Amino acid sequence: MDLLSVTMKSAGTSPRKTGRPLSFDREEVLEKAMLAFWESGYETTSIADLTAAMGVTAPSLYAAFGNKQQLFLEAMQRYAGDRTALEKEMSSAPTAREAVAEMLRGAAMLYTGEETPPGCLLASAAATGSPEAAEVRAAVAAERQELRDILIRRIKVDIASGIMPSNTRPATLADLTLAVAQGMSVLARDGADRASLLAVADMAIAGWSISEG
Amino acid sequence: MDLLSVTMKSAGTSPRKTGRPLSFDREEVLEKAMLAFWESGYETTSIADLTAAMGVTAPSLYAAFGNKQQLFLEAMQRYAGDRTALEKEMSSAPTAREAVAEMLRGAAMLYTGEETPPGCLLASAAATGSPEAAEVRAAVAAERQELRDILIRRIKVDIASGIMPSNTRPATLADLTLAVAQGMSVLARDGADRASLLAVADMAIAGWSISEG
DNA sequence: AATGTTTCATAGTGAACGATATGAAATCTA
DNA sequence: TAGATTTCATATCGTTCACTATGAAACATT
Repeated sequence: MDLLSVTMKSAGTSPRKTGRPLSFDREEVLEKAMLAFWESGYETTSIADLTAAMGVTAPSLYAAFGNKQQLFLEAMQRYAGDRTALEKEMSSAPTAREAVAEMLRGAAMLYTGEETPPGCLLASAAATGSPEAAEVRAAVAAERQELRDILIRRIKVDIASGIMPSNTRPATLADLTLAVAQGMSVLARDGADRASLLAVADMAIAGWSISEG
Repeated sequence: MDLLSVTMKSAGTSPRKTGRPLSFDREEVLEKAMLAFWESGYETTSIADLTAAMGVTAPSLYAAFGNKQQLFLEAMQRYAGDRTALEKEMSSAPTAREAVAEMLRGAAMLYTGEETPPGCLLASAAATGSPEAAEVRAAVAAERQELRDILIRRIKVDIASGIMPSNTRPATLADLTLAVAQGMSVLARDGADRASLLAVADMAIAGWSISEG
């Protein structure tokens, strides 16, 4: 039970050679934990809720994921996905406007999925909370900042290439995009359907018309 | 301690004639409770947190406000303010666009007040939570819906008077406005300053240009 | 089959949760 | 001043919280 073995275990790359085998698929139960946090939030989802949703006892949960905070951080990373992949996707879009349009439409789809809770985990799971959970909120905020940085970089490319006017403010445009996305999560939580959210996304993008030729 | 006396007490309109007087100002401690919920959320603010913030013991809190849920609902109404006043204010604006502009700029100011927590209580205090707090989330959602309805009515006025084009979709425009406002709360929580939020509000309004002559 | 290693399910830890019972203290009425 | 009424501060109530000690069970190795 030293630090090294724990590190190796959490890395998930060392298949054990001896001992009783795991009775559950780690990725599978992590997915269920993610859905539970997505539905009910970080602090407001109890260990009892998690064990029930994951189909795993508390000792198994702690052995596999450390503690509640680490489990959430892993679940969030699973939700957020690969950021480099997103950046490449946005780079391949013909314009920043098209990239943002795809992002907002994708958000509308994600927030109204029939197999997942409504809204965005990054927007709702740690919107607020006690001082004890400040680290978790900071981690969620860092994810949002990464998305903001990606947006800013993509917009700057279009400004440099002359597609967007030189007086465009990349940070403000990225902030507005992020605000619309996170706000759409609130609408979804309030029961907005997919068509409504897609309409909001399209209307938000329509506002960009003035920024281009 | 029958239902009638409780009702009269919570109404706050019947000055008691006998008994030991209250040692605190009810509106004053309610304000402090509102700030605590605003800062840390509904479920994630404990009774101990509230009594510390309000400077009132737990028995006094329960005697004055009933229970935690009722205290929050009162605090939320204090936050949300008078809706009819808001509607009159929006009606007096020359156009729906100006009314929305004022609303978003006001949100930018409110979410970055130096004497209040960052962001919007309606957006962050009950973004998610346990099934036990479903009633509270529904009450917060109802407040948002009222705001949405007011926006829709104001937009319809401008469509009827020909200020806005007849193919404008009031619900979508109201949804987008609400999304921007609630999303701005996330930005504020992440540390965005007042100038940044005002810039976002102005840019969101700039998108309306295409909807008018 | 014997041993070593890891996970299993059971049952529990102390602490914090929302909410109260209790009796003294402070006011008004008479 | 005596009695009625209400709020006060203290000390809890039972429950749920995140987390874990313990020993049996299930594998690989020898």
